[in-house]
Amino acid sequence: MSVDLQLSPKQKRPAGEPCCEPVVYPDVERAQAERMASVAKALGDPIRLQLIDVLRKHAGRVCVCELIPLFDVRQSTVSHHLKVLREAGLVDSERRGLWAYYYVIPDALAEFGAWVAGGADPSCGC
Amino acid sequence: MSVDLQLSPKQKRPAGEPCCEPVVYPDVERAQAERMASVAKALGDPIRLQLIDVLRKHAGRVCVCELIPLFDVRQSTVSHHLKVLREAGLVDSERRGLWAYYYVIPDALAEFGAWVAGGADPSCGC
DNA sequence: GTTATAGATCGATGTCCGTCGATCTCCAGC
DNA sequence: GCTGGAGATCGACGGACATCGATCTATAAC
Repeated sequence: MSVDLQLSPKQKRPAGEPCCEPVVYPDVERAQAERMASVAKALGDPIRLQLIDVLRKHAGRVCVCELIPLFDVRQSTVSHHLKVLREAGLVDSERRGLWAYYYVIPDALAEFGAWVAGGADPSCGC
Repeated sequence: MSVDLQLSPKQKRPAGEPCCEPVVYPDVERAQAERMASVAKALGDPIRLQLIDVLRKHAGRVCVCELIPLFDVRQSTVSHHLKVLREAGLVDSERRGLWAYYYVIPDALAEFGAWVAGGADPSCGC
């Protein structure tokens, strides 16, 4: 695309001044950015991403014993990843006898998903 | 929700057999999971997430000198984060004279965004 | 009580990541 | 040529992370 560079700094300017005015700024507040970044970080591991993928495909709960053989890591590693997802607020678990069942928390990805899908701001005249 | 647990392991089973059949599996292939996880990892830092947010709000290119004062880190750190985003395939840059301009690569978030927005699979009878 | 099993937790280890200051490269102006 | 600035790169440092084996807890069956 060959859009004009409204955001170009001035090529000529007095020495000592910043190269340009701060005309851009993040729309997302710092707290919101940290919240969404923590969600993204939780999804930033292939095993955790696939765990979420499996759990989302099942409205019911999934037994941990089903999840472990899906990956080439030890049980303690899967348990660790599930804990990370739980602490990120993406999943929760329930115990029934010997077994533990995990499920995704509805709308836990809502804010982050809306931001990712947001794309370019059509109201921005740039 | 109180959906039945079709995925429960058998409570009675012969010793030595696995607790349950592998009836669940990730829909996303490993390569796709690693691809999307690398995108998520790139977004897993508040500064990088806000960088993407700023760049997406502007269809044109944004001068690096505008991005640096937005954050409380040094220039080299911002440059490092921009490099991470570039290597993740989310942004690209163009040099004009002394200044460098960054812009988001269109549809770079498409696959990941579609997965995040996908939610529960309605075709799954669980 | 004893034994066996599911799963969480702990401790150690090696690797990766975020940040910094310093340096390097490239370009513009003189 | 020389000088100065924008931004990329490098090396170092500290903290975080992924993985493992071992252990612990809780339940179920005997």
